[in-house]
Amino acid sequence: MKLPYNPNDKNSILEFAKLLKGKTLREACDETILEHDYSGKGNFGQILEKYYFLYEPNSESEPDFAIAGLELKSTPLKQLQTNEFRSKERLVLNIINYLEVVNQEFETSSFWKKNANILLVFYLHQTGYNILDYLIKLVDEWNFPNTDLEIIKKDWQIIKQKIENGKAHELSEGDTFYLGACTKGGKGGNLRAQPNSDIPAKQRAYSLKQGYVNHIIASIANEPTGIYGKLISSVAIAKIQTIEDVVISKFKPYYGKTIEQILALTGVELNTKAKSFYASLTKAILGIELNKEIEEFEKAEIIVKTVRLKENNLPKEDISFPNFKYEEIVNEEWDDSDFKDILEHKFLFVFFQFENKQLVLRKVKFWNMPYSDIMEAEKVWAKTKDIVANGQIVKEIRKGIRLTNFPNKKFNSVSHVRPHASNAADTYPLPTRDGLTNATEYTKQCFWLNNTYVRDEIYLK
DNA sequence: GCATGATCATGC
DNA sequence: GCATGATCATGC
Repeated sequence: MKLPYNPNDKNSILEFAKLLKGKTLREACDETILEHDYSGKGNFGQILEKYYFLYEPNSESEPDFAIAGLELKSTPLKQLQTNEFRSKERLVLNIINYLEVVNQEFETSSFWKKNANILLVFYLHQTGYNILDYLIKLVDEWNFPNTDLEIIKKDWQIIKQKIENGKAHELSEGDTFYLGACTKGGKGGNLRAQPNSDIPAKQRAYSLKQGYVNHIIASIANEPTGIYGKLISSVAIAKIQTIEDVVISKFKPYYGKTIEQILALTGVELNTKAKSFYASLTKAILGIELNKEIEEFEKAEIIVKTVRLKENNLPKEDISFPNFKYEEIVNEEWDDSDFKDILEHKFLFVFFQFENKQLVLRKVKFWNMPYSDIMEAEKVWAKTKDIVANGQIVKEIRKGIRLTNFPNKKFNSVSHVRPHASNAADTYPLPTRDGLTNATEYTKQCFWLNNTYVRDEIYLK
């Protein structure tokens, strides 16, 4: 069959691909597509390959357009209130072959062979739409900038090293910065063999963090980049230092200093009462202008948490996460739950400690939750889901105060559930009536990290 | 002194 | 109006 483009010529492929812009699959593809039933189901990428580019999916290790060296990837966008586009999710790349990766070097790896040059097709996801009717918004090729590539190489090494250590089953997206190892494949996850361990490991694929994809989108859409400040200013620095190295070396001179002293030393004037005070102080220490975002943190989706320790090392407060919605959690599975997603992020903890009523900077620490603790957190999540689903939130009403069955600090050493609302009347709707109160809504709650956990497993380790 | 439920304050 | 970081109040 004569193709409408030359699959061996990159420019020809790109030119043909860009004709997709502003169209839906239904408009862009051959009419034979209409003979198939893709109502809601199916995979955008497969339809794009088969009915637009008119080829059958080929071997796993070569890029889709092998001779042109171009890998085709389609991925959904969401639109903000401001009309700007953001990635709806991480960009999932090829599956990690645990048995083979340990014998590869980055330059010869299946990741690099396949994804060095990617043809990206971004479509606008709209709830309730047929997959054929999503509007294609952006189409372009993507090459990793040199500085990013150095960080990605290090990420790849971290993933490889963990597999080499027989810990493929403990991989987490939080292990790395831009390039992640995300779970892929149905409920329960397809299990695969791994080298150096008999434990079957969940199938995972290389993926680019959602925050990284947002930067790809901004770059392709030619959005202004001036709103970002960089920690790593050149490839030369990226080759010898990690994001972690750079951040820690900038914070270290301020260890042991009070907030007042740090402000004096950085010469930045900040309102210590402002909600954004700690975020601003972090930027000041890192040498980032206050009106800019930290590019590397956004790309890696690093969650910064400031902790104030009491003199006995116990954090003054537990650490909160966003509220969960009762109607959503009962329909979630752990593997695609919001809570697991958060816990698989990379965190930067900034520890201050009270010393004679003054706050002193102790240290900063990059951290992601170990596998065994994520499994502990899963118990908290599962119990919470169960209690909501069965309408058993309220255990007892004592003096007008509702005691709940939500997992408390005694239930689990990692995490607990507690209210997080303006007041008791600040609620989310319930999926089922609560047995004791017959309620249709309940005070907003969220998952918290136990302060004892933060002390023992993050600060003191 | 801590655990748990409740609430406040800021900023978008 | 809401999300988020921070804090309070009460009882054991």
